Amino acid sequence: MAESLGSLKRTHNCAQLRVEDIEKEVILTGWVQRRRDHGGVIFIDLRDREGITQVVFNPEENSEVHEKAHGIRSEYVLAVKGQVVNRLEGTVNPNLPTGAIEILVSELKILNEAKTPPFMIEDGIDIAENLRLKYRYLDLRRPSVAKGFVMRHRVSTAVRAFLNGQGFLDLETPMLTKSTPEGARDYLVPSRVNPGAFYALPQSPQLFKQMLMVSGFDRYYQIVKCFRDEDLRSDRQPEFTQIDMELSFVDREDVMSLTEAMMKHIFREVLDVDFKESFPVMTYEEAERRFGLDKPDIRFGLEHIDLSGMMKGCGFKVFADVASKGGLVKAINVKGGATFSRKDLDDLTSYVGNYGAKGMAWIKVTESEWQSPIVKFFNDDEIGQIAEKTGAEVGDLLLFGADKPAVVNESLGMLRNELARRLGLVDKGTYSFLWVTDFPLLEFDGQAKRHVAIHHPFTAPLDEDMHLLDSEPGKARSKAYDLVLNGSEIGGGSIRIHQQELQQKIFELLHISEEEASSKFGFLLDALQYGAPPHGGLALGLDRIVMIMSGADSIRDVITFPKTQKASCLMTEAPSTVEPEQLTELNLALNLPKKETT
RNA sequence: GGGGCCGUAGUUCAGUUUUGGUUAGAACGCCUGCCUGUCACGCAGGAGGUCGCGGGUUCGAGUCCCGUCGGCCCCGCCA
Repeated sequence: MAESLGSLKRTHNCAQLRVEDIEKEVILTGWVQRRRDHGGVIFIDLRDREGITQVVFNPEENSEVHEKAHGIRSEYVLAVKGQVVNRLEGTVNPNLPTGAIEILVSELKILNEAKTPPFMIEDGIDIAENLRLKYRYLDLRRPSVAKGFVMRHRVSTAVRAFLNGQGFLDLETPMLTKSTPEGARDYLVPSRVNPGAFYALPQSPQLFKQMLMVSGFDRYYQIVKCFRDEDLRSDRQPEFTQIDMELSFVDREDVMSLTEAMMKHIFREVLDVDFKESFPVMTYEEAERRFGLDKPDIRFGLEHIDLSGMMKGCGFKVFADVASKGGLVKAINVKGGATFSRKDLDDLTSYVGNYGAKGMAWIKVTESEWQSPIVKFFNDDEIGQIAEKTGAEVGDLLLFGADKPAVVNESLGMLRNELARRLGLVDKGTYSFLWVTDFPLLEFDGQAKRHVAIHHPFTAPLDEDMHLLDSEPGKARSKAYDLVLNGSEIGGGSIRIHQQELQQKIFELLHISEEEASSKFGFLLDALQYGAPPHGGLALGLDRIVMIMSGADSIRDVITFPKTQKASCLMTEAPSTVEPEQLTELNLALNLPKKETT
């Protein structure tokens, strides 16, 4: 039977005691990691959040307590009182920080018993993820899992310390808010008091933080949950946490340098990593041209080489056609890649197929020849140009993409990352930040047949591109900036529009009617007329940052109770159906699709 | 919505293809007993299976076929 704690208040945690503490009377509490019962003496490894200490039950010292200890099993919860003693010579455990001492127990309380857990509570074992998630509270007891959450705490602590020191106010914004047309799908919450009306959970506190700038709070931050009802990925959960910031009277260099200082502070505090240099800054155009992606991993080379110019009118019709019709022909020179097998090349071809590439041409540069299915189409002059532009040398592998620019850039951009993984070009534990700036303001949505905002509709255009809004809005660039870490987008922001006329003009360009703008964003347009200061800000993905810093493969590893790919929680079994009365009260009726019967 | 991988003792897996066939194995864990210096304790013994679920083919299905549920990775979606 479980006992109450009584007077056994712990004096130390399970990672604390050392040789200096010998002869002290201490009380430890924790879980039973392992029991080694020798019939006579019994050893128990007692575990808490901090570590493990060996406790000993010796029948010659205390037979009553020793007898009681026979019933102890894995994961029982104990409080033990005893003396810190030196371990006998030759029995010191060098693998344990507390391995030089042990606790000779004089009093034992079994605070709780435990069923045999569905998996062993220890590191270095393989457990199916669905089992881990169902018993997440047990999974979180494993030291390597818990480690990520300790780091997460240290990151958010460092963020708060830094921003508090810079004069930021931590202000909360509503979780029950208004559904907005642009952006991701909203999570909706029905209003009981207002039949037929719904709140939306915030995709981010974007408009509220802008309102706070109009209010004159000047510098705001919040570590806040955001919600997006879109499909999940290993780095995407439906609810996630942003470090959300907004500042008044700033331009983008101010926001970027402050963010940079904060990231450096975090890495110094948490990982003891110092960044001496400023983070590199690259325009969107340069990122796409050199790496094919707007979030390039710049820890390795394999840069894209644009061959579109020389391919116009070349002997290989596929390339010539693409090049002359405004498409892109790009190559990557994989140094030493001539050793790739036919299967490697097939794998890579199907890999780029994921991103819309219809094929992938290749040339192996060997001692004797250019080995390739396409080399026969080129004349000597063309081969010479390819060699010169790509810097091809014996032993290299040239990979080609030719298609619409978007397809070539994305497929070769992702291919570049995949090649780096295969070739082992990146070490875990290296960190490389990059700012990407000068994004296009708008993007044409072929389906909706209108322009949509790349960042969001409140992003200011570059001053020098303002004149393009009337003539060629698609060419206007914005005051938006993204922060990239190791090829992952970890944050982004912009200088906002603080003038009502410009905001209205952007809504017009986005084909958001006056009525819609006024019904969805009326409060913003109003506020901009009451002395809105110039302002801008940024939001960072806390989960992604901690994931990268802790070396985790998935964002789930740094979220205490994450959801599966079908957005369900295996522990609570959310989401679930509700009682009909609850629906009635909300004036809701279900309209489920009928199951196909065949 | 689409593509791929996976589902067998509590857990991790083998067995499934190429050959459908008696009683589905291993390791760890668990239980019982023994054991006074272990730390992955040791020794002896034992229990434990809806082969994800449903249907079909067959004399016979873990194995073949169809459907379905669930987990993971990716595309679409999402900044």
